[in-house]
Amino acid sequence: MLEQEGFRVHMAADGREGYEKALLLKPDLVIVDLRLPGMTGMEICKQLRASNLPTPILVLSAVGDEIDKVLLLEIGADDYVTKPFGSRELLARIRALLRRVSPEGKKVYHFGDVEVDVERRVVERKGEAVKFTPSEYNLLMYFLQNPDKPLTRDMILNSVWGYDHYPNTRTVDIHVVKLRQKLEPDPNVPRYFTTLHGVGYRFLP
Amino acid sequence: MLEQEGFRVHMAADGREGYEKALLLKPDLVIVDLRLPGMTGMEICKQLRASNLPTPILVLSAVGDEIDKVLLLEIGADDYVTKPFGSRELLARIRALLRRVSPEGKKVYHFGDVEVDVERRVVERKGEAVKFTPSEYNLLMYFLQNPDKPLTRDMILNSVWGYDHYPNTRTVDIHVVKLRQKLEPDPNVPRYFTTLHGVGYRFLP
DNA sequence: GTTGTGTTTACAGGAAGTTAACATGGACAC
DNA sequence: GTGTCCATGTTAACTTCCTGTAAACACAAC
Repeated sequence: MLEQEGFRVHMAADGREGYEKALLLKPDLVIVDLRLPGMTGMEICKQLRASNLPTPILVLSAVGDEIDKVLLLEIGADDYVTKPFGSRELLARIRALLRRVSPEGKKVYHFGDVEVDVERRVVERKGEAVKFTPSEYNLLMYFLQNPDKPLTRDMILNSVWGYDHYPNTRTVDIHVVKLRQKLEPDPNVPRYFTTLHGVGYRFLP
Repeated sequence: MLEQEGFRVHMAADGREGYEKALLLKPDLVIVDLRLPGMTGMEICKQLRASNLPTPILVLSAVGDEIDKVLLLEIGADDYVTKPFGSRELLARIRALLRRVSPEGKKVYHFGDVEVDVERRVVERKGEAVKFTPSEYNLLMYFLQNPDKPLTRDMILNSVWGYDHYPNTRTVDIHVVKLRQKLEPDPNVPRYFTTLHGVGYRFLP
């Protein structure tokens, strides 16, 4: 569900692995279940804080759990959700946490006749909505966040497709083509998503 | 493989030699295998950190190794890769580490009516952007980084074209000509990219 | 199965890099 | 001064590599 929404998600099968991954990947947010094999959610919180990780932590708890919510927050968690919960609620909490931590100054991008509303995940061209698949949208976001900078295919792959995912570099090309088809005034003469021959691509707002 | 990618690589046959070389050469990145003759990867990490070397360290571990990844990270390693891994993955990790550590300081060069913005990879003359191919741009960077120094064709070939790549030395000439055409007030009377007859070239800002 | 999405493959066209050939001009000896 | 030699400048052809595009394939969700 989170990936559908454009988040990059890493998962861990137990508490110990989760703790390691959190330290290593330094994600924007950690979601922890209270009941875990290997290490309880509580312990993870404590340890992550002890390791000086500033990442916000969202705790999931089952309805039967007898938990001291205050203790949880004191220990380093930033929010908790009690099962059962809907995906909409979880999403809202996640967005709220992320917003609280990094106030995300810009929520709407503009260039040419295109408008991108990050919060609503909507791209409009001349006022009309344009559909974007998850990877197209992620690629677009990466360009928007790095205007003017030359971006090599490797940088794009790392940031958009992720650390551990390794498709062919030509995959980037094809998605750039798709962005151009959807957003360029003349897709054959790119104005915003330009090619740097021998280097990569560059977004010029 | 790394040399192919433009990195300069030093190797060591055992842990002790690697430790000494790392201290001596102060490289941008250290790659250590966990199982080493002479000194284990763990010990190297610890010692390098104890010696106040800020260099990022990437650890390679065999799949069978029972390693405490957290301990590894706490001891001073910055990332680890478990064998078997592909060269693309290794490369990506290396690039990510280098990027994380040195955020690429803002650098802008000036000379005459020319301005070079390294981060944006943009060269402007009288405020107008001038296009540069990869090798032209690399050559320009090399001149910018070595002002006033006489540079022989061999030095230029080594640094710009790379260690193991040896095209005709005349290739340098032609690229110098192109720089002049694009950046000199009068390309026939070089002012910035001057010829040292019998020696090579020199950049005078 | 069908649909939508993502990835890989194949190939054409074009950009960039290299080489060769010739022209030019400086260094040096006389 | 003058002539020769050799280094450098210049042009154009050649080669190599990169990118855009279409189409096939893989895969998951429905």
